Amino acid sequence: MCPDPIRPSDGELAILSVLWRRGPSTVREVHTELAQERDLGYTTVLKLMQIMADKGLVTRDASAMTHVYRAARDQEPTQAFLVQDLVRRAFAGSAKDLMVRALESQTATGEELDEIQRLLDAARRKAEAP
Amino acid sequence: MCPDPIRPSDGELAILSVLWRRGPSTVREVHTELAQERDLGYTTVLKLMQIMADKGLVTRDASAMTHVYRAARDQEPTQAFLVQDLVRRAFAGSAKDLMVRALESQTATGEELDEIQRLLDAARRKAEAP
DNA sequence: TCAAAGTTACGAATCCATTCGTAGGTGTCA
DNA sequence: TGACACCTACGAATGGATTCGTAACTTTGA
Repeated sequence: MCPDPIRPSDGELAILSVLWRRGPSTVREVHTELAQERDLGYTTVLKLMQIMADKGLVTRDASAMTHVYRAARDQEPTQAFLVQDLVRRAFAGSAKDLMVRALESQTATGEELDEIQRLLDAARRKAEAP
Repeated sequence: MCPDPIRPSDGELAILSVLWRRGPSTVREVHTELAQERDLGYTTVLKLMQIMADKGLVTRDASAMTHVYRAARDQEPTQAFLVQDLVRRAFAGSAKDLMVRALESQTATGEELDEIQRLLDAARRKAEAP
C-alpha cells in the first residue's frame, strides 16, 4: 500500500487528494471535482490517471466499462514523505524550523493550537521515556 | 526583496539555500558546495544561476569578471511560502495536519520540542489576546 | 434501430527543468 | 609572450509533466 515513496507531481497530488477524500472514483468524478478549481479537459485527467496507474500511484478496476481508480498509497505516509522532503530541501533538515514557519504564517484557531499542544506533549513523552 | 512569490524548482532551491547560508557567492563557490552532494557540472550551475537571474530569483554583480550572485528573496518568507504551498496542495489547507505529520515522523530532540513549545505559547498568546 | 452521449486508448504538441558541450574572452605566471 | 586556467554566454539535447484532439468502442434512450 505504500511502496517506494516517490514525490508525486502537482497534478498527481491533486488527483490523489481527490481519491483520498472521495475514495475509489471514476475519471468523471475526479474531473468534476478538479474542474471546479481550474479549467481542465476531461481527457487530460484521464491521461494523467492512466500514467499514474502505469507508475503504480493508483490502481484501477477495469472490470466495468467505466474504470474505477483507487489511490495506491495511503494519505498519511505520503504526507509524511512530502513534509520530510520539504524539510530536507528547504529547511536543511530541521523539522523544527518548518514548524516555526508554519506557526508564524498561520492564523491557527485556539482549538488547533490545543490539538498541536496535545501532539507536542505526546512527542515529548515519547522522547523522554522511550 | 521578496516580490511575487514563485515556487522555486529543486535546483533553484538548492542554489538559494547555498546563497542564504554563504551570502553573496560566485558560481564557483556555489558549484563547489553543491558538487559535494551530487555530481554536477560547473556550467550546469552557471546556466541555472543565469536563468534564475532572468527570473529575478537572484541578482548579480557583474562589475568584476567573476560575477557575484545574491539571493533576491529572503529565506524566511520563501520558507513560509513553501510551507503554505504544501499545506494547500497536500493538506487541504490545514497547517495543523502538516504539523501533526511533522511531529509524528520526526525524532525531535528535547531541546527542539522545548523551542516548539515556546513558539506554541507565543502563538496562543497572539490568538487569545489580539 | 440508431443517433447521442459517455468512455478508453493513444499520439502528439507544448512547456519547463536540467544538463552539458563548445566557443570565445580574460587573467596569470613562468 | 604564450600556454594554461578560469570565466561567461549560449545553443542544444534530454526527460518529464501537462494538455488536448481524435479515433474507436459501448451504453442509452427516443
